[in-house]
Amino acid sequence: MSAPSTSVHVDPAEQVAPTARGGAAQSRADILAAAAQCFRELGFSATSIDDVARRLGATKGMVYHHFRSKTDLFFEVYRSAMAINEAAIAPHLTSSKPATEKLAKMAFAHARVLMEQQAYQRVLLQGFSWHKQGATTAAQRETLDELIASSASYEATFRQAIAAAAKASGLEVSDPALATKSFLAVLNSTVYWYAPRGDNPAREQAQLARELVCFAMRGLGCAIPDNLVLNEETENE
Amino acid sequence: MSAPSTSVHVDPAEQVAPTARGGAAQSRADILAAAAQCFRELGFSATSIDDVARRLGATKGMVYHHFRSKTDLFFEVYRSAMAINEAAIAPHLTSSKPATEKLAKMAFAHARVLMEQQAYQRVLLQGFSWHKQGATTAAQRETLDELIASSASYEATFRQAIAAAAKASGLEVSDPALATKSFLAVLNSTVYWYAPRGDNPAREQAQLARELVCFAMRGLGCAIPDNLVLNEETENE
DNA sequence: TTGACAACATACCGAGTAGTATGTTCCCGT
DNA sequence: ACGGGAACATACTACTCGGTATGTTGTCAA
Repeated sequence: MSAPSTSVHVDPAEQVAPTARGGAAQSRADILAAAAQCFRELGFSATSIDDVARRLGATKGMVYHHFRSKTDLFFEVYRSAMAINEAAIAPHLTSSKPATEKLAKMAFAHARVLMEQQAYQRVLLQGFSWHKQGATTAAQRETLDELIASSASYEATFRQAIAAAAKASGLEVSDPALATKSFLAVLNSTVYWYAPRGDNPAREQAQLARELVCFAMRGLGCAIPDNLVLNEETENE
Repeated sequence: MSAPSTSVHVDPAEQVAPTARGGAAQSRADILAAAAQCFRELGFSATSIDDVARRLGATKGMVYHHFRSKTDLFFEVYRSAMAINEAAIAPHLTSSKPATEKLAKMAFAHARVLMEQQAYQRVLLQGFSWHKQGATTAAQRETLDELIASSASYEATFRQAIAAAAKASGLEVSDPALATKSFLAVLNSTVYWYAPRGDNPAREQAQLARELVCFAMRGLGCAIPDNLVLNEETENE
């Protein structure tokens, strides 16, 4: 909405029809996915544009045709990751359920999408680590600030939900910001060790997510009932 | 104990007396500290040996005089970080206090040392992220495996303490490994955001650590009494 | 048909960097 | 006092990688 990202494409809903030669016609989304994988496995500075291109069976020129610079590509991946997360918890924000249940469902959705889209999530961590250290140009610095702000806003959403749940449970948390960070730390922890194992990753992830949510909610002081349904999407009641 | 680290030094207790010219005579420990700082701020691949040397007011030759390679330096920092952590919780391992109190004190010590030695702790995360991706040579791969194993052992120590505490509290955790990871995730979360602010960092860190421990213990299901003393070193009773 | 343009691939440049080879200074044992 | 080695600094090499400039090909509108 704000920054004209890279190319001349105006309408992002446009499907980027595979018109080009050879039937290849990689879209921006493909590049983003490949870049996210590379960034996850190697980190930002260790990934070369050639790495990303190689993963797509293409060359450097193709990547630079879609993205100004490596940093720009990174930022765009970051933006995608944030969009994914926000979309995951969005349906629960308007829920009229009790505050505790609402928070639990948000947390569950967050934990699930983290496992599903692990590559993107790692980029968030790297971007955050990057923040203290200076980005090269002023424009990049500005963009990074904006991205960090969106992360902060995401966290604030959880902080409010946590405050509401705590109030509903009749307990006061001494430091809401700290509680939020601890809460999210539990949910985010899977990025460091989780890898799908069984033949039913979705079920496995849901199981894991549930346990993490239980831990995190207990940590806050508001335990959730064992029979609370977290799995399914919000049925608009 | 196993790998002959780098130079001919046999006795690590030897103080590396500043004998050399100019009165500079940087010791290995100084290099490790500088490297840890660089790795934290820039990440492994973005830090150059020149960066590390510059931070010490020295040159690249000096670093390579003490360490074979950049990777070796990284491994040594990792090893130091593990030693720091193990030393922090060691006094509590032999404690004869109740299991819950013992765990809480271990957790508190862990959380504190994490804030004190933040630079070293970040290296642990990077090393772990590195594990899936292949290290270059076979020897390096072996060393990395060994380091990861020591991390796993450290985690296992906590897992046992958690199991003991849970048993003492009469509750069974469904997945001890997962509980441990969540538990440590809370304590480790500070590396992402903590920076000393006030004029009394030690007090500030102790306060933060206490809250994190409370959160983590509640998450397990064993809350600790508010008046439990965590601050001081174990007085050998 | 044709030219303009999108969508790449290829070739290249310059900057930075891991690692090495070699020079230089000091100290210390003999 | 002297030779050897520890503890560096300096100079250099081989290589990678971000970015650009340019070539090539398919497509589509006029």
